[in-house]
Amino acid sequence: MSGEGLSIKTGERFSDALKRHKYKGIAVVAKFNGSLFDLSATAPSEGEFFPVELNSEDGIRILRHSAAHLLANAVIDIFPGALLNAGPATDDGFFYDIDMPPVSSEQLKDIEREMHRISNRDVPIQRTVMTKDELLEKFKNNPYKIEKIMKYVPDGGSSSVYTQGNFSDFCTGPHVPSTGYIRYFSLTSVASALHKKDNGEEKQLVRIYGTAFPDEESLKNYFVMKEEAAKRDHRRIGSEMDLYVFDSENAPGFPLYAPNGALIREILISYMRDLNRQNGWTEVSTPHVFRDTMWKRSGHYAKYRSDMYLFDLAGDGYAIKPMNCPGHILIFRRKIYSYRDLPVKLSEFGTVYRYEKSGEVGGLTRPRCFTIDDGHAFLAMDQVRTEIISILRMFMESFTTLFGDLEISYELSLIDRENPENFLVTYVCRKCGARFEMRASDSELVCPSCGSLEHSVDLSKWDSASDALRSALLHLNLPFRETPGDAAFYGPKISVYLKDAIGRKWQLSTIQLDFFMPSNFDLTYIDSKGNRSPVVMIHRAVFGSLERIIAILIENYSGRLPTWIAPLQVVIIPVTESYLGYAEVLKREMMNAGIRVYLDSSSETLNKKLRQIRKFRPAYICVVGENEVKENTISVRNRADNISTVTLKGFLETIEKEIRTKSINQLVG
RNA sequence: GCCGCCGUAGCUCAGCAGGUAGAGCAGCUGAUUCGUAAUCAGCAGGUCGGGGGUUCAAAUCCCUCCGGCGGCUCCA
Repeated sequence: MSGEGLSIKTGERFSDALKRHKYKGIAVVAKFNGSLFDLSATAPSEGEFFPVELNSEDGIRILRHSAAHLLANAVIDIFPGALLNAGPATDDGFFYDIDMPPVSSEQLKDIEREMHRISNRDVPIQRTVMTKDELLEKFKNNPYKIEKIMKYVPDGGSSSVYTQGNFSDFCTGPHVPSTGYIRYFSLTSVASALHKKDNGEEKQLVRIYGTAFPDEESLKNYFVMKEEAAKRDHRRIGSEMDLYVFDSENAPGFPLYAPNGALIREILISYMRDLNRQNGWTEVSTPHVFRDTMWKRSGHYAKYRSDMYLFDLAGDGYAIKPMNCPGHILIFRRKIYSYRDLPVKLSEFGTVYRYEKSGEVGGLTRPRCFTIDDGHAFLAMDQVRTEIISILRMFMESFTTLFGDLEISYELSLIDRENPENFLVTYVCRKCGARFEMRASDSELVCPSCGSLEHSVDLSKWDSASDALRSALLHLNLPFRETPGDAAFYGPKISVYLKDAIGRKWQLSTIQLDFFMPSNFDLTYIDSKGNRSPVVMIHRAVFGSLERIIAILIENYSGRLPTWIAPLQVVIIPVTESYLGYAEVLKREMMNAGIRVYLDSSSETLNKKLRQIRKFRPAYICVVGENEVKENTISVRNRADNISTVTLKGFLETIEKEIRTKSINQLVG
């Protein structure tokens, strides 16, 4: 949409109005009174409309949606029996879910060829309005469309069908005027997707992904960007920097940290340990294995048994821990706490093991074992808000330190008040007034004291907890959106998202409120009136897992980590071996200053030594030769490849400051 | 677990209408002593992911298992 509105008369076609105004751009649809209309549509009243350009946000979405139709058209041409489900535009392209036999990559090329053929013929795309009955008749052979028509079109109402040549689809549109508008597209992959029918049944469909752009240049750029993202892949960079290995034969899904990677973990742990201490978190240590009795009580056994590493020994069942919280609970309940002692805040860098299914494991973002910077606060409900504020501050501080000014956003996940049966809520018996907590979806709601089936729901606990979380976010003025129904079954939660240097969104840590575990383990404290009161638990992780935060760091910085985190802070390269003596003096001085330094004493050429060290992404490379020896200086090259000449003293002072302040920027160069 | 693609030297990859393996980088040895991304030469390195089958003959074709990648589902 550009410039000023164009006038249109009642009943005039938008395309005709464009001609009348001698419109020069490439419009795909028209915006009239805030709604989008096909260009072939007529204006319902007199007024002004704005042409929506192909090359605009709305335009690209419409283009991609039309490309999804083009895809469906091509599939039906080649596989007449295929049943279409849904084909929306996505953030970077489109897909269509289709009930058909599996598609090979060869067939994908055939489909793409057919799409180009239809595009070249420039087939007009036409909208037809049909009544619900007509729609049901037209799509009677496609149960997926029938399902949608029944769901979205009211009885006696009508909706639209879009037709291009031999192909029609039930769709509200709008669409580009003809298939010729869709020229720069590509099918990118085939996947399977599950379709949940209304009766709960699941059906596996073929999902074909593609993307489309207004011009060839943008399409090319898209693939260049994809390659850029692939170059940042932490698996690739991590192996170049010698951080970790994945031995898929002997340890599938279990990352093994080499010295450089272990160093990064060490640095992050020590940073978080300080932050924990400053915020009143004490550190505990719990074992990796517990008797299965505990997992049965915690509820993990029932729900996650198939994802746990279990074993039997001498007739007893054991499980390797998939979570740290039960261990912390056992520590908490070793004694009786007074309200004066709360909150009790236990933290641990706890490594957990979860058997992720074969198709789910991958890199550091989804390993089968990972270390959480875990923490559990045990407190009274009226302390929740203050504690959440403190934890949110820890988030902000740590992410600013690690990533600088990247955009962080928050999500508040709440109970679905209309459908509380999937959540752990308090019920009040209408007969005897007894209160009991349970999840209605797990079993029948029977009052445990009188056996009555009459009860009412009490959401006050959920409400005060949700209010505390919301109020903490508001207090800190943090941007957040609320998602009712997304809460964990045992309590509401806050999730944190980070947008990285190339615009990708990562989910980081979560803060979860938990009413379930405290009641399962009967955790109480003595309140000011001397009564036993139930404890509320907060589960929190700031980094989430070390694995994940390391992956994000590497992908965000493309491996060129801030100096305080870089495993290799300085590499010294003598121009030739004759300057090794001077280089060794420098190395010793730097080592004494606590800097992680490596001296390349090989007899290779300077160029070769530079080339070889590059993949390790050192923070600084110091080259020394005749000039430096003579002047008693160092030639320093930083991560951005800027070269400057400094004295050893000046270099040490600056880099020490850079490391001490955990600067994400380099101060030399 | 499901769909698609893939698995050849430490790494990146070639070889695949079937005739029991090849390159570059890395490694080692030697020469070169060099000013900010490719100095030269030589050497060594692989039961072609595992198992089974077809065949006179399998890295190549078929089956199966194990892994990896992209999605789906899941992610306490």
